[in-house]
Amino acid sequence: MNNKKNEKITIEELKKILQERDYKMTEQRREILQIFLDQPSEHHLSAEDVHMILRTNKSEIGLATVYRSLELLASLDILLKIEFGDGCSRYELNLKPNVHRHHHLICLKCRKVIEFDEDKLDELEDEIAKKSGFAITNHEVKFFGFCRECQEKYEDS
Amino acid sequence: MNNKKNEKITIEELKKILQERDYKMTEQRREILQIFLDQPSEHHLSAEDVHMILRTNKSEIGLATVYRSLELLASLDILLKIEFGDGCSRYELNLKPNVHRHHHLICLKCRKVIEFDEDKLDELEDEIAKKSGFAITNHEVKFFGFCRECQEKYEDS
DNA sequence: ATTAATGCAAACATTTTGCACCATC
DNA sequence: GATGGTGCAAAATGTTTGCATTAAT
Repeated sequence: MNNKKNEKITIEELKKILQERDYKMTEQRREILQIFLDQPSEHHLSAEDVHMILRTNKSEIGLATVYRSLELLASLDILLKIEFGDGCSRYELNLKPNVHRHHHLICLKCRKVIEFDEDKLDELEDEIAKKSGFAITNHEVKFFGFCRECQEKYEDS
Repeated sequence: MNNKKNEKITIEELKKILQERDYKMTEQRREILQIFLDQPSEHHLSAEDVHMILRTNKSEIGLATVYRSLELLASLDILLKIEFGDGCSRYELNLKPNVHRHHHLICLKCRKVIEFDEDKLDELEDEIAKKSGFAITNHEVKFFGFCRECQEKYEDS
């Protein structure tokens, strides 16, 4: 596979992935996927976010359909489901389905989320797998703190 | 997993922590704290779990009070709030409030959660803090996979 | 034509809140 | 006695589901 760095997957390729598993590429799924393709990758959209974007796009897709689509796309590893502790599940495009490197830096004040790519956990993962007998398939790392802007706000007050 | 008995914090000490911040040590908070003191540290209790344990202890504390207490205790760093993606927040005693080392290994089949103490993330944390300007206060690492038992079940089928 | 997907509303689960009463300091 | 804290029920949230209708293959 010639996987260039930031080459985005196309709707046609996504359609193929769906059909391989006997799912249909519907207009609704197409529109939802297009939203993720159009977003900067560091955006993490909730079902409600997606629904709102659809509405501003004059699209009348039901919220239940949004939930069902997001869950399906996550089960196919097209989207990644993430929890940031803000009360709802969020999703982002899974750009590198074969590599599990996925870090987030979450500001505890303004809830901003920043992504990171570095990964130094393979060694730790191996160690833990050996000790526990687990077959580890993925890991998730979150750093919590206060972003530069919120630190400044604290200093002012 | 090894359940080493660290010197556990006492109710008296917890009372002091509450009073330092002008919170009262009520009978309800005492009972809820006692549950966490009595649990092996690798148990992660939801509000519903705590409420059920109270009921079996013939205690009639309202569920809203349980929620309010857990949130308060987490805000005081007495408890840690964790999300495992099972639809509810879970809490555990924060044994080492000054050290943020907190790993979980989650079985994607049976939802078993195992704890780990090792930490190799300080270096990565420093690096990320420098690059991002964040003041990092904590981090959270989760490994997902299949535990030994569930792997065996897969092999059988 | 078959089968899955959608839309809607209703159900559900978890958590939060308003308010009168009660307990702790 | 003042100030929080509790209990209850009601509401708010986020998500799922049943079912008739619609659309993709």
